Amino acid sequence: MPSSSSLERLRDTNRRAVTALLAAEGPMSRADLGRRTGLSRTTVSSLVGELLTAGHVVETDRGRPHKGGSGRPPLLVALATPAGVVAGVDLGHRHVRVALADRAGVVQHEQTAAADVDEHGTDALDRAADAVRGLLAAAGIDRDQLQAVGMCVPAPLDRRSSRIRAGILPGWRDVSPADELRRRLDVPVHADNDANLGALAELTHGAARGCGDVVYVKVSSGLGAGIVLGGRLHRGATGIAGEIGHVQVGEDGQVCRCGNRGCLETMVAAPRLLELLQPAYDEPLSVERVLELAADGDAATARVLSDAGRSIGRALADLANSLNPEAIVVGGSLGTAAPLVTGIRAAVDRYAQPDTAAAVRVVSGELGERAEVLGAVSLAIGRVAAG
Amino acid sequence: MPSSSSLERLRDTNRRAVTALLAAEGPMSRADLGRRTGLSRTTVSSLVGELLTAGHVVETDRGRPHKGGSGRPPLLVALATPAGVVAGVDLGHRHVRVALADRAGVVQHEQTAAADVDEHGTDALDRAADAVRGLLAAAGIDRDQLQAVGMCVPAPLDRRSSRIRAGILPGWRDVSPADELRRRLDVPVHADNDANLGALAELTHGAARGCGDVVYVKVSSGLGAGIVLGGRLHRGATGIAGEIGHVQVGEDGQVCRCGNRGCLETMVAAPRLLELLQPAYDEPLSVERVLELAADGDAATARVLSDAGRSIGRALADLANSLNPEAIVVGGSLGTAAPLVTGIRAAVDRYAQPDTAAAVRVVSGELGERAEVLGAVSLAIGRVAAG
DNA sequence: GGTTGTTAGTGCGACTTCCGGACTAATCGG
DNA sequence: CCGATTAGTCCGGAAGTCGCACTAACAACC
Repeated sequence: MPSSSSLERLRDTNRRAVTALLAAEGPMSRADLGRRTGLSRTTVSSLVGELLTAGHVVETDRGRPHKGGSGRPPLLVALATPAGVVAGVDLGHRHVRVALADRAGVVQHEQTAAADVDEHGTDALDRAADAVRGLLAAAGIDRDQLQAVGMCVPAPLDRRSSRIRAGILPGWRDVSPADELRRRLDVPVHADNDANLGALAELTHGAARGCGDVVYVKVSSGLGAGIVLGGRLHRGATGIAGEIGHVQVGEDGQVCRCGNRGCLETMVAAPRLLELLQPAYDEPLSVERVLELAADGDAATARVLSDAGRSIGRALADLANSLNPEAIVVGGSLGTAAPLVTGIRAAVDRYAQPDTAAAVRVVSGELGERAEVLGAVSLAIGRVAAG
Repeated sequence: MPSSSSLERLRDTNRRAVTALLAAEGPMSRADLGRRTGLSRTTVSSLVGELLTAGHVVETDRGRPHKGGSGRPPLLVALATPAGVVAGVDLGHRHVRVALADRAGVVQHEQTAAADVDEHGTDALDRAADAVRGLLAAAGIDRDQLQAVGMCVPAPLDRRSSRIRAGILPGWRDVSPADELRRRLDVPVHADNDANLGALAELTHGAARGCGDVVYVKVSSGLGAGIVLGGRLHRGATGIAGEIGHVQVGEDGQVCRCGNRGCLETMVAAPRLLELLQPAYDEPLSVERVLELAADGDAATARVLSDAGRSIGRALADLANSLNPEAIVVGGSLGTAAPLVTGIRAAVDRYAQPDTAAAVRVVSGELGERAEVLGAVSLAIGRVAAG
């Protein structure tokens, strides 16, 4: 009895090819599977038979009677929605958002709560764990159906230690958020930062669908970028790529939480913009109110957002010159503000090489404040699928 | 008779595994090949047999009698150096350098000639074709032994049209250098720009061996970067990634050949540095002389080079923040100037995030002015190997 | 309604590939 | 000179794939 046969590996490869194709393109007939994989109908039939008895695929009713005109209608075979669910957890600076999704990535339940995430790391993780358990209970899903959790943290993670870099979030020093949450929920937990997961979400579900090289920039209480190259997230040698917020744009600017002075983030992130606008208004401003004002065409708001966009766009122009991306997707709470995006576009056109500027789309993200939690779900699904 | 069987592909895969292992680790016994690939000795024997009759591998004499102590001595099998040669062509702004290498990448013959490449594109290509033919003749190698040519051009190439972007090199408007040289030599010609090929050379033979994420910056008459991510050159959506020289560092600086003002390139590339230094010296300065002065510890030279390094380093710090690379390799004619590299290191430490700065090595390239032509050779070999 | 044409899915025999075990080859130590 | 050890080869069996032939299910057309 051959043990680790290469032939078995071949069979396995072909099985994977079939399931991958079904995952990528949805239900399909055996004949189509054969054509697209290059395998013979016989082989596909045999593979599908195995997958069928193993319960990995199901035969849906014969879709449409035929394709071209005549002929026997195919029996469509579809990927069986795997049992179990995954959770996405988005730890923002001031909120905890949790989503429950089936393994096809369709979000079934979602919930947001306010929390002081920055200050009390372990408290926030307690809340997140409670929220996941609560959502499971509310949905009537047994706890052991939970297969994996993806988590979004508002700070860069070291690739090796998976810890948050000391210093940037005081309440998180030397904490590994993934390990902590894993301890609380007893399932695999995978963590990444907000910009990376926002990029992942826009790449799989949003404005960057189908793109290969994309820069996602998140503009909210901080400023960060998620960089997608060749269709995959670029995390860098130690996992801290994308720190676009700490480009220094003035020698003697405000002191930043990173320790430097004059970081871009101190000049364009939400707190600074509110600070700039507040004196001109009687009412207390919030990010939501600013977005309303911008939508109504308020001149001061437009000016401030546009200026911020230009500053960000200048940094993105340099990055675009280096990376030559297809698209820049603007996310975060301010990502939908038109003057901001217009400002970025203008600065990219002004400062990037003409050919580079011409090649790059600049668009708002399509997923809004749900981007991070959807990215966390995608992360969890990706890791479950990878085994 | 089965035609395009998956089994044949499996066989092929295993064949490749064997040759790849031999390429990576040198001569080896069949038994070792089996252990390292996970295939059985029987299968390896059969594969080696095929490769032997096909001439892709050779049996070297039995290396050392045995390994541990006793036992039959193995027959070492080694990759046969494939027949044929490849050429690398480096078109610089003022020179044409040509190298001939065997298919293992060992350069056998090399030659440099002065030429006004910028002004007369087709003339330079004529010269390059002549040089390749001349080298072949001098080495007594038949013309049809030439399998492919890699070419380095001193300007970005559009990925689709493979043409040089109009404007930056006046004598090259709408010319596809690869097509032109292919016409002259009647072999496949692959072209890329100088920074990309320098990066490729340092990656395969030089200071960046074994690295995954590297930024190679070329400092000579211009300023450009070759970006390696995940061990592969990143060319961007339209193939013009790496344009680090046209980061704008001053609103009202000199007018640049790209049409903007204040590009980094106008402030740190060789012509500007010579211009800055010349007034302080009686002799006419050249890049070579400046390197001598720097090596001798001349204060003014060190200052100018160090300042240039700081300017470049500042731009690289921003890029490093975004990409989090393992290494920055400084190449080009000025890449070996110690004050320049020190200046870059200082600016990276100053302007990049501390963790990013700590993760990145900043080193001179090891290949000097031969980097581009070696990269061109690597490009040619890579394309021949890929079929 | 029957016939023809087209496409889908499934057995069957043949071919390819791989593996394990048996066998031969070559060398070392005693 | 003989066991011990490792390398390489030969052979039979198992796994996997393919082409071909055959049945199944439909449409279109007479």
